[in-house]
Amino acid sequence: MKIGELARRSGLSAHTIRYYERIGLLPYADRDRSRQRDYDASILTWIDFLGRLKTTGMPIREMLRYAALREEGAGTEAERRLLLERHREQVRARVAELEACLLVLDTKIAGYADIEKRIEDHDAHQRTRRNQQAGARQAGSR
Amino acid sequence: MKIGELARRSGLSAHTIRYYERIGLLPYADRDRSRQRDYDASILTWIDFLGRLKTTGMPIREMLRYAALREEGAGTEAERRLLLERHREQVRARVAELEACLLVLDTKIAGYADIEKRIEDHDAHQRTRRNQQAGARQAGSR
DNA sequence: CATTGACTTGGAGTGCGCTCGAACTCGTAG
DNA sequence: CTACGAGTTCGAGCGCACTCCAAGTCAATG
Repeated sequence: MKIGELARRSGLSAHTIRYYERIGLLPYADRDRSRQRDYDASILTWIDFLGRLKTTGMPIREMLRYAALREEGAGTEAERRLLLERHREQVRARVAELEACLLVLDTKIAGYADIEKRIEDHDAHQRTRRNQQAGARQAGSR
Repeated sequence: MKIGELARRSGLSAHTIRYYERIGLLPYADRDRSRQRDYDASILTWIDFLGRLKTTGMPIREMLRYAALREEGAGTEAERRLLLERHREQVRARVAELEACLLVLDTKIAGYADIEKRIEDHDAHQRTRRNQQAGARQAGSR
């Protein structure tokens, strides 16, 4: 698979794939006879996992640490696990934080809904009064 | 309250407070006779809410829109509410996304735990074999 | 009256994560 | 043979959200 296809299938741009290789997030890719990168489908699994780390806010610095341990291979499992466990805690904390903010947002939105309702009620009241006055005029004119 | 105290109480740096005022996130602060900013405690509520928006990933661009509507005052409630409702949806989506990633992390971590357990078992087995061999040698030497 | 420390402004610099452009090389189709 | 499309490298540029610096002002204190 060449870089264009990998780009389409991974959702990253070719630019980004080269950038990730440059900084070491993606392993140096094998080249074909004309020095073009030639990827194995298995890279997609790794890119997908990197995407999870990114989505959950892991900085590239730390992804690099993980990628380096992975390149080192067997014997680094305990450290990789520790890294992920720590990250998981941060993600959990982030979720809790977002949920707290959601409550604040709910309250704020409810506040605006109240204001809008009061304005509607006020307008309806105004209309009622005008109608009553119009009715009174009609009644008087009879 | 001067900028230093506000910085301490809000958790923002004085630099950031000035920056926020410059870009319009914070209203232009009244100055005392020596042109120093003099804040009312009520600004803390606003800064706190801005913090919530920031924490939930709202870009400054959009906070500025909200801040501008707020400055405009009455009559902009419906639009402010809409803005917050849309943002709330994005935050909810983000929480869902993070939770999906947490499941992936859990799986990955469990995978490493398995590998480590297998290694331990293997080591324990090795030790047992060595002990058995040692026992056999002892028995044979009798 | 000199020093200190907290403030002022305008503008430059930083770190992150890409993103893009220029100039070039290939392999294939017409 | 040439034109194309997709790839290559290297380095510059960008958007975001700060963060910091230099040079100056001011009020209070020793």
